[in-house]
Amino acid sequence: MTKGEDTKHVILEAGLDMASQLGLECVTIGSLAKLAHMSKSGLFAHFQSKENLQIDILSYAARDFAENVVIPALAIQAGIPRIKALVDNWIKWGSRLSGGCIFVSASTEFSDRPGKVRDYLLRQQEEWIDCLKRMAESAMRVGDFSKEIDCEQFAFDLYSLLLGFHLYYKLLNNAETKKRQEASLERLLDNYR
Amino acid sequence: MTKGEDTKHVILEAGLDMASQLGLECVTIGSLAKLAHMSKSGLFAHFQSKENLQIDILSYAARDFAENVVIPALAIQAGIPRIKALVDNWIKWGSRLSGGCIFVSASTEFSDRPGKVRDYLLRQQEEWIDCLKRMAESAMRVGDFSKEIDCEQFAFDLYSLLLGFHLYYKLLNNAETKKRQEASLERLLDNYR
DNA sequence: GACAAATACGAACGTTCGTACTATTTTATT
DNA sequence: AATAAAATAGTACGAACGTTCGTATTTGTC
Repeated sequence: MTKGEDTKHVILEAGLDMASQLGLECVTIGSLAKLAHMSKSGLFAHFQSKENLQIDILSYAARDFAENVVIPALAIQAGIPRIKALVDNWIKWGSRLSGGCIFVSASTEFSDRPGKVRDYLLRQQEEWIDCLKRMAESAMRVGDFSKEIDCEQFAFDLYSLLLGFHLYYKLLNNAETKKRQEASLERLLDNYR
Repeated sequence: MTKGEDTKHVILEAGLDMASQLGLECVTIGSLAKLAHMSKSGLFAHFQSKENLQIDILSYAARDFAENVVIPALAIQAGIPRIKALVDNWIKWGSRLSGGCIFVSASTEFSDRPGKVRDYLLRQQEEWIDCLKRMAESAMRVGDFSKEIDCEQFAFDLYSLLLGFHLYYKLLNNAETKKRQEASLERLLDNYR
């Protein structure tokens, strides 16, 4: 790893945390530079534009997300155990950052702001929903889910549940959130059995 | 209605739409003034600070929300019909704005930004969740819901569903979103019967 | 129609934004 | 150790930010 790649890694790690907390737009070149103990121009040289910085933060997050959420879940046996692992990993991953899952906040922030960032987010979210769908398909294959279910619908239901968790946890800071999420997941899984 | 109240109304209506689309922070004094065909300073005089403007937009939205979402639903007979009406009103209300329900976007935006705006949002969201809870309680009372259910849990489940709808609708622009939401609501109501 | 109060405006403040340049230092290669 | 390349810093820019101020215009009341 060259020096450049090394500092870029430091910048992106700090930027990811900052973005998850305050939103991607608030990750200002100046404030991020201060956080990384660099000059504005020194940091800027790594990205050439703020838009690139935003996308780099997102793809850095996506790599980390795949590594710590999706791939470990795929190592668990298909079906309900895998789905539960995925949900647990998702929640743990969000807790690692100060502001929860960055894709949720960023999606809200950029849903009405056309550009490369929005396009990237859209693709990422479609992939994620497809991942949830495949979880249902494999659960169906191993017999944990009924053969009659709609896997796309399951993806919608499960993602909704995660979004509910995200809001309760972040804004309301509700102590019972984890319990609510677990109860809701049990009910969801029962319905698709 | 005095002249001042009149223009303030125009400003807030424009500001609400802008905020729902781009987020509260992007409602800039200058850009909003341009939209309202006013000078920056003329607009500013109505609010004395950007923070006040943001809160005024939110309370303007809250009044509109109560008037067009909650109160009409309360006119429908308690139980499942009322819940369905509430959901329909919520979706319609969000569609009226260019960016969907402003409380969802604003909650994500401000969940990690301490201040008066966050405090206001927190109170508003607690009220809303309490409203959902009371919907379940009255449904229980009239016999549409089982006596054994957890009404707080129902509020979590229903709000999650709305959040799922919000994201699918805004970012993914998914054509089947309405269908997904309906199927999910049916399943939810069945579970609490 | 006079007059005070309410409302709106234009210009300017200091600050921060993203970005563009040039110069300097640090790193890697020979 | 010399040298080219890579990385960082320094400085400057125009634009936009929220806010303040003094002044003009409009409004409602007598």
